[in-house]
Amino acid sequence: MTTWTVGQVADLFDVTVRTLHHYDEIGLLVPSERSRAGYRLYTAEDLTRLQQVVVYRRLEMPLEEIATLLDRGEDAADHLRRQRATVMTRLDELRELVSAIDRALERAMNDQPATTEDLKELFGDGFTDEYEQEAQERWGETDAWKQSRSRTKRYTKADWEQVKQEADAVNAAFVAALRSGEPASGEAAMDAAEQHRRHIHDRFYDLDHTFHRGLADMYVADPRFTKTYEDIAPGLAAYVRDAIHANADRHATGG
Amino acid sequence: MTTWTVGQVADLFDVTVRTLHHYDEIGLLVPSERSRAGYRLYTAEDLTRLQQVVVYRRLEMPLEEIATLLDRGEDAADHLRRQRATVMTRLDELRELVSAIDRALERAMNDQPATTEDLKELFGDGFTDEYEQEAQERWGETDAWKQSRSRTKRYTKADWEQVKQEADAVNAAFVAALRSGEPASGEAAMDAAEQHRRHIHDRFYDLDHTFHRGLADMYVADPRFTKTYEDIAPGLAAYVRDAIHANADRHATGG
DNA sequence: CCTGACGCCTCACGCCACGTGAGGGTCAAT
DNA sequence: ATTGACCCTCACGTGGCGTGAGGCGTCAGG
Repeated sequence: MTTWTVGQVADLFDVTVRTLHHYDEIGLLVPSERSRAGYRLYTAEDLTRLQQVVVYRRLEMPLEEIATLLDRGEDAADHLRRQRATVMTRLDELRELVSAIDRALERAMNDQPATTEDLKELFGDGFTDEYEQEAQERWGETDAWKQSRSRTKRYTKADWEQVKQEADAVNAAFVAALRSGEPASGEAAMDAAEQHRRHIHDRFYDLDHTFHRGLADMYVADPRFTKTYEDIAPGLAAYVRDAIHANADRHATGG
Repeated sequence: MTTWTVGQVADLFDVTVRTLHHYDEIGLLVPSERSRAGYRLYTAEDLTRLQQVVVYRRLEMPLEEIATLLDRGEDAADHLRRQRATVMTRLDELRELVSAIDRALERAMNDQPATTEDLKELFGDGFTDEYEQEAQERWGETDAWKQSRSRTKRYTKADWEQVKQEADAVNAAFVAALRSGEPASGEAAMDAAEQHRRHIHDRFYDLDHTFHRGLADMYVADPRFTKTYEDIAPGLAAYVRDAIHANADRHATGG
């Protein structure tokens, strides 16, 4: 009994006979032998290959990709290491999902109008809430901050989503300008800067070009804000700052 | 202003427009509004529903099932709790997969003739797991079976070799007794039977003399088990059964 | 030797959850 | 008025099998 039939293999590996037929059809796992009657006969080698296939499949890898991987002349240990790494990333993702669900649950319990907490989810962990406290300390006394608070307090989840949309669009404009190779003093960059100013002006607090310069400088001075932009594209923080200054210059001299 | 178009929703939730179309088609998520031009317009309520759908989908739940769940008048918290539970189970499965891969890796490292030994580890030794599925059906509910499973799951290649050696020794003792012409009720045969019981007791599941009798009867009642012993020596199956009964008698009456 | 029962075979169509155009309208900005 | 980014509705394609239909192989029981 050094070979196995489809049914036996199916039972052993908890797959269906049809699945084995399919793997045979597409050449992913062709049994090394056939009986006179045409029965598929799987050898021990076939089974170890199937073992790899099954694990890769559980990681939702397409069959074709599995085939190329398995036919690449690596040994079992190589595959196992790769599989392990993949499972670990999947684990991380699921853990992240759990904590996201937990946050959502917490929110649902308090049943608050769900402004700040929803933000976290939408904007990713960072920006608004994470630095809200420090922002409070820094600018709590300023009119701009008070104005921003009083406005955003009324924002619904829906509004925030709109805000994020706009913010993303602004960032996209900056990135496009940067990628095009155009200098920060170019038209597109300055336009993006103006979009940026208007976005903040409309959504948070009155923002003129002078104060905008201050913001711009902070984007490179404060490593956390810098990171926000650098994560989008390397060099973006400085580019944004320069674009904002150029835009402010344009509005000061030209108009 | 508090509604979103397909593209916006798609970006926010990281799904494709086609997916939203599909959800609309099958009635899973029908946008509450349409513009004059026929554009789908999603409200905040629609988005919260989509949020649930997206999470359920990441748990690989069929859309139809998601639909019935969402239309069952439960609130968001109920869904979140269910989702959390599902993710936790998934996490457990993946953790189990990791340790399985680790064991396979360990095995692959200290293994030269990988194939045959791999199978042993995968399917257990010889007859036991060759008929694993039927064993599962027969005894899947019994404590003994569960215990055996949970113990053997952790066995390494080295452990299995040890187990096999012990089993061989037991069989050899039976064969020696049989060949010597001694009856199954003789000392040597009964000792072999006791060895047999202890082997199973230590390696697989708690086994007393009463249950041991049941096993013995099965060895002759079930042709496949019979065959395992008959292949070693003709008449061995019946001999083993009688020896086990004699041994059980000895322990019951004699102390 | 015949008869089921069961497992194996090969088509071949079905299903889910979309992907991917085709062909054409909408809308804000230049 | 034109452009270009979106939007619409068909409608067929795809991956990974599920699910019969129709038929052969094998083996235990009568």
